[in-house]
Amino acid sequence: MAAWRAFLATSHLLERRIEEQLKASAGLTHPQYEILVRLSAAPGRRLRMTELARGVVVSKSALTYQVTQLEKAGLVERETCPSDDRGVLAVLTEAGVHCLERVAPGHLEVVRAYLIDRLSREELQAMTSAMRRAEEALRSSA
Amino acid sequence: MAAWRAFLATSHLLERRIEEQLKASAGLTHPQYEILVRLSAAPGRRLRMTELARGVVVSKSALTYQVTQLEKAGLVERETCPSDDRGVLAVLTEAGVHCLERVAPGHLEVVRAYLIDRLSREELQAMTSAMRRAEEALRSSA
DNA sequence: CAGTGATGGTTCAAATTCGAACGACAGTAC
DNA sequence: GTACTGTCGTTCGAATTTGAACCATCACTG
Repeated sequence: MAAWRAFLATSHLLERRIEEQLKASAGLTHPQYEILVRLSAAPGRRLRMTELARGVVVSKSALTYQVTQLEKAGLVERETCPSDDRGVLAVLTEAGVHCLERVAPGHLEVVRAYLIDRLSREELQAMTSAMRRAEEALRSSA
Repeated sequence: MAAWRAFLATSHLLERRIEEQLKASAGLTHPQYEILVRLSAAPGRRLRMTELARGVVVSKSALTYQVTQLEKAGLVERETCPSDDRGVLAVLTEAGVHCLERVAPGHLEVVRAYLIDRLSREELQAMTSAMRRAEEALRSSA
């Protein structure tokens, strides 16, 4: 259980660091940043709201809220889904792309400095496969 | 960076599961549960507010709030610190001890089912040392 | 012992989270 | 076509978190 305590503490501490860094460098929250990342990696730089929420791991209502914030900031736009009138597509704007390009390096720097670069090759490998399996388990069992 | 994405997703998904399980089984939030755990492990089952906040990794104001909630629920009490009149000690009550004894098994079950039990001995070992090192790095470079 | 700077905890306003309830539309059965 | 069931995204209210401002107290210094 020492593993669990360390895991928990690390994830919370890192979360705080990241939040602080993003806020300072771009006025973004971590969830907002994750939204931009997911969109930029998606085909057409757009995703359905529900899918986006699943990816970022937030509730649908939290996503609605954050997308609205990003829309106000001009980094994201909403489109109605052509194949489903209920659906809404979140689309990354040009400004969103540039914002991400500007902010990503600093963010990755933090993640590397406190986590990735401190692990040996074996530890990194073990953690990757372990986390993948846990994520899979958590996602599949509703 | 795949490691980081999996880590992030896992920690958020697990957090949700835990929150859900604790809420259902005892009406506790995860931070509240962590407070009880820390107190029960402390000498005299009592801790200074600031130390407790550091351990649980929440802001001082969040801790003040949560301790007040737990006090209303009768699981924790406040005492003024004998050696420092500014200080406040959070003390676990008898009811708090029993509550924890009642809830802990179900909580640990979730953590094991989705994380611990899915790792090989080597992975668990690697993760433990890795997380310890990361935690140490994050705490020391305040 | 007064003066000074740091520390401990609380209070406050603002932002964000969640789940439940809701209305709109899809897909299917009849 | 009409009903039925399910999914999509939003809205709503309640709870929680955070950092900044604040007061009380401590530990030193002179």
